[in-house]
This record gives sequence, C-alpha cells and structure tokens, in this order.
Amino acid sequence: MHSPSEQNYIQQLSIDCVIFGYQDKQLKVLVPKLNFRGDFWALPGGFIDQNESIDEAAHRILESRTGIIDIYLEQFRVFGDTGRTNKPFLERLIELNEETLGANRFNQKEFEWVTRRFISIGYYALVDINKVIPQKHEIDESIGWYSIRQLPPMIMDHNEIVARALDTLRSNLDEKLIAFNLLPDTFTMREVQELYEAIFDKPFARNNFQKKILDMNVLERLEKKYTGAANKAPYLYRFVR
Amino acid sequence: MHSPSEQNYIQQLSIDCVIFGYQDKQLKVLVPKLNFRGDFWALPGGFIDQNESIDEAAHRILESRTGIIDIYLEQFRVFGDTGRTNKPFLERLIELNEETLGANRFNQKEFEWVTRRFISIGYYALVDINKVIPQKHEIDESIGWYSIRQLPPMIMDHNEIVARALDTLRSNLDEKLIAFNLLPDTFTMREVQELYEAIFDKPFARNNFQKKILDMNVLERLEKKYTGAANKAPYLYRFVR
DNA sequence: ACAAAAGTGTTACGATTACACCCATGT
DNA sequence: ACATGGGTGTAATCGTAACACTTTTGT
Repeated sequence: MHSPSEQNYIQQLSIDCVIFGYQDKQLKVLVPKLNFRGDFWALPGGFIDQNESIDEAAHRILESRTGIIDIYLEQFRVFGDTGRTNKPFLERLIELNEETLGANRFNQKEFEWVTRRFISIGYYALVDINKVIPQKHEIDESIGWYSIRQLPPMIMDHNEIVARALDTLRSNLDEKLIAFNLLPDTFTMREVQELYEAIFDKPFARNNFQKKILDMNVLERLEKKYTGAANKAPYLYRFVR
Repeated sequence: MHSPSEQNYIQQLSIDCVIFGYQDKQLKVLVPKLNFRGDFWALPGGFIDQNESIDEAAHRILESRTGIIDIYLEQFRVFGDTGRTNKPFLERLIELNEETLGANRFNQKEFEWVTRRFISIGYYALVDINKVIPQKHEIDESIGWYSIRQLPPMIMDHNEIVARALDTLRSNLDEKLIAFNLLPDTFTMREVQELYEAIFDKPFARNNFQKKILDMNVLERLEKKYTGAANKAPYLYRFVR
C-alpha cells in the first residue's frame, strides 16, 4: 500500500470514484483532504492491479474508504486529455510543504511515476450514508461529506468528474431504479421525494410523485412510522428486488 | 506504424472502435479480417500515444480506416476484465500459420507486449457509408461491412463490445439526434424510417414517425425527389444544426 | 377544533398511437 | 383508371401534471 511505483499496477491508468451519499436533504460526495499545507482535496482514487478487473479495483478503493463491501457502483466515463497529470498540483504541494516534506518524501522515481500523464476511469457509487464510516488514508488530514452544491475546489479535473457523475446519476436514476441505494433500509415516501429533489434540484408534486414511485413496483409497504409529530403517520417502505 | 512495443504508447491500454454504417436497409459494422490462415476478425483498434488524448487517438484510428476526418464518435464503455488478453488468439494464430510466419514475425518482446492484459476503451462511430473507402491495414486480408445481424465471430470480447455499442446507440439515438450521421447529406423520410427500423429491429408507423422526426426541428425540407416510381415523389431533407 | 402532513381520487393536458383520407406519379 | 407510395389530418388512448378532498395525529 506504499509506493505505487513499486506495486504491480497498470501504468498511467487510474480510477476516480464519486461516492454519493444523502443526508439532511442534501446530496453529498465523500471527499478526502490531504494532510499537507495548502488545502488540497482529491476524489478517492487508486490504481489497477494486474490481477484485478477494473470493477474489482473500484470496489477495493470504495471499501477502503467506506468500510462497506456491497456497494452499488458503475463506471460512467473515461477522462483522457493529453495534459491530464498531477504534476502542477504536486509541484505546488511540494512548494508549500518544503520544510515538512524534508528532502525525500518523494524520491525521483516515485515523483516521475505519479506525475506522468494519467488516464482515469470515472466510477460513481451510491451508499447509505449511515452505514459508512469514512476512512481517511495515511496521506489524508481528514475525509468528509460535502454537499454537491458546496464542493471544495479539488485537484486536477475532479470537480468536472463530479459534474459528469451527477449528469449520469440523473439520467440513470429512474431507469435503473438506483435511488434507493442512497436511503436506509426503510424510509418514508417523503424521504424518497426529498432525495429526488436534492438530486434534480427541483421540486416534485407530492401526490404524483407517490404514484410514480409506487408504480415502479419495487417498494414494499411496511408498518406506519409514528414520529410524534402532529400529523398523520406516514408508512415506511422497503426496497425489494 | 510498425512495432507497437517500440512506439511511445500508453501501456496495456487500447481503443476498440465500432464503426456503424447503413446500407441496403441494414445497420452494418466495419470489420477487418486478418491476413492469416484461420479466419480471424477483429474490430478496428489501436493504442494511445503519449501525446494525444484518447479522443484524438480514436479519431486517428477511425481516419485510418475510413479516410474521413469529420466523424461522429463517442466513448461508451471500458472493458477491463482480468483475463482480457490477446494471448489465446495469438497463440492459435501462430499455431495455424507456422510455415508462413517463419521463425520471427513476432519477436519475443513484441509478443509479450501485445499479449499482456489490455484494458480497452470502447468507442462507437457513425458514418455515411457512401463517403467511406474502407482501408485495410498491412496486417489485413480484407475489410468489409457486416450486417449487425450477421457479424462474423470476432476475437476476444469484440462481439460483446459491438452488442454494448448497439445498446448505447439505441438509447442515445433520439436524445442526441445522431441518426442522421448514418445517412447521406440528403435523404427521404422513408430512408430515415428504414434506418430506425434497422437500428431498433422493429417497425414504426409511417405517419407518426414522420411527425416525430419533423417535431425534432432539425430537418430542412428541400425539393422533391423524382424517382421514376409510380407514386408521389417524396421530399428530400437535409439535417441542419 | 385546529394545524400539519399523509393518503388518495378526479380532472386536465400533452404526447403518443391508431385510424382514415387525399394526393401525386407512372403504367 | 388504377396501383403504389407519400403527405397529412383526426380520433383514441395513455401517461403525466394539476387540482381537490379526506384522513390521521398531537396540541
């Protein structure tokens, strides 16, 4: 897990993951912050071992960040422009951290390996945010959930990667019935609606929304949920199939 | 253009292109056949130079096969299973061609380079089949258009790649208004309809189809086309925008 | 009784599908 | 005149959006 240049990775190919969660009526993305001076945020990512498929690599990266094995996950786009490299970012990082880095946190070989041009396969994942215990890596200062509306400025093209992931999520949501991956095991119809509103950034009519979701025939209605609020208790639902 | 192992390519990463054309009421794919004993077909593909983006690489590959520069082209999926390698195919090819190959058509270095595990980015392209003069490469015996319903058995996972490309084409066709890339500059409404019927493998109602296409507001109606047939002359249309 | 939010029904609208008719063209 | 295929109009149907009403719960 240490020097990528010494691992048996495929060269110049990486995976970047956009991990979506949902909390407080907001769509969120899990983003680590690097443990260096200069406020560097970078999407969870990694490389592909010679002995694993790209999907397996993505799963491994996700598990190391969320602790969850069973994650909904899909590739959505390859980012492969000519000048796509870490170099400007790393040079600035080194510039801002000369004293703490010392002479050789990066040796020459290592530096050249990670600053080459990289082509990256974008994956997006949908998780139940309550089941995730975000794992920061050695290199991270912190890791946290950021609202899609208030993402920090990330390195390279990572902000664009998130934007593309959101586009894909929106266009796949209904057809692939994947929204429920973002919710707990049981949930109310209002919660589904608020999730949709967070994803599409627009309101939905309550009655029509309920009809649409129930017509998907993928929800099982459970007992009512007594919240203590001064109103009718909503039903709980569970996703089946 | 000779030994890939001596070129400045990104390692273990390739591009495979599904080039769609349309002729004789059939959706077709451009597939070269290798100039060896054993009937090997393989999708047009290639590698990515260090100094070109993946889109540029795909364009280069397409131009070398079609002679056309301005091609509609889109990536649609990455194929990255663990065992994804040319090796079984090449070993069989060598086995069947020992006498003609002689001792060293492939040297050891070359053989190892091309038989490593490869991750491939799938692109699909839409071309006006009449503008294409299929170019076979040195290594090819022939290159030709094969109906999507009667594709030859291709090496590796190339048949699956075509199937995935067709799925993507179908789901993008209306939204991205790309069908017209498969037609000549001017065409009749019947031709558009037959194209759709070839792509979706199902019939469309003539009047409703016409309404739907015209409601896209991307066609300009030109003069009538007198065919000499014993019926009303159809209008010609041109794609605009 | 009332406010708040949930559940459901009913109508209106728009887009798609189905049906029908008329027109141009060559034999 | 007729067969053939092209263009277009209208009605029926379906799914979605808009509107309305009733029910449940705690104060």
